Amino acid sequence: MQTALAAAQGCLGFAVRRSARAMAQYYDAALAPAGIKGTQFALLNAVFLLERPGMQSLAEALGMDRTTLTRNLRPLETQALLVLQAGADRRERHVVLTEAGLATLTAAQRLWEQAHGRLVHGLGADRSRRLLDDLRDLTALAKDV
Amino acid sequence: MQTALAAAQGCLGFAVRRSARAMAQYYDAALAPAGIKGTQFALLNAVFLLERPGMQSLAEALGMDRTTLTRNLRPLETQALLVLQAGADRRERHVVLTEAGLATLTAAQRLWEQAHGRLVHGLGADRSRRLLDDLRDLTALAKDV
DNA sequence: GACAAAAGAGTGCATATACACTCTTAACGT
DNA sequence: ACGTTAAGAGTGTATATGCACTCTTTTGTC
Repeated sequence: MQTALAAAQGCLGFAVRRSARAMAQYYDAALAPAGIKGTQFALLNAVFLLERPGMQSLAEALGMDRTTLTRNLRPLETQALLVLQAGADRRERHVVLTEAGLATLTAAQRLWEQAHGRLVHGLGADRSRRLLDDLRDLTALAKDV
Repeated sequence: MQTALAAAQGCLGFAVRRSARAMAQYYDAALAPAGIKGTQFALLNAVFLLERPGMQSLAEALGMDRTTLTRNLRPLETQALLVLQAGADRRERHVVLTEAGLATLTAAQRLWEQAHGRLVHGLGADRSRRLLDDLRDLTALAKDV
């Protein structure tokens, strides 16, 4: 199998990124009935859990660049799933879910659970947990060095 | 730590993608002296190993969409690190490294080894191998279902 | 209180990603 | 040989990603 190319050399970066492409397609397909993509689901979910977060803290929670977040919010704003509100400090912008956003999130959560379940079932619960741990440490390592 | 948000729910897709962002930044920085990015290194490396591959087989080897590959080749073509040649079958396009491309690849390989070594050292050799295995299976799972 | 420094956030540019669609050329069936 | 089908690859559009730079507002210093 040619797919083993760079993976044959054991490049963690390549392996993770290739897997990320597969994950994106997998979750995008699973969440399509809700009208959002995988990254957008993670975004809505974070906004819901953090309750009116600022851009900076939201970006950090998601582990993505602040400027990437700004642009990723755009299509969700267009769909009216969330709105940006100015804070008391007028430099700040807070992200708030709309009712439509909450409804979409709720629908997406059910779809996510099914999709997630299939992966965990296929990989095994222990191995899934272990993989999450390994990825967390790898990510931390890459940011340290 | 807020970073645990969606990861707290153990979403494999989110964890892999967040890790991919970190890997991209890590390897991009490490390879900067060679003038290329992480994805471009993987691409050059694959072209080198496959020897004059067609678009289809190269895309499959890298686990990325055929149309993504077309565009990812563009900046490397501009830098004259590779060229596209028509095949005997004139529908086909073969990718070939230039001398400059080979030189860049060689330089990048040394930088990659150092960067890779730091990650493997930090994570441990056994755990690194295990992580690669887990990612391979996860990727296969996502493509199956 | 005025001015410099710092914090919060957006833009310009470039790459990465892939689906739907189109174009060109080869293979095939009669 | 001709027309249909299939194969190989590129484009249009949209999202994802982040660095360098800029803009606005607040904080801090005197």
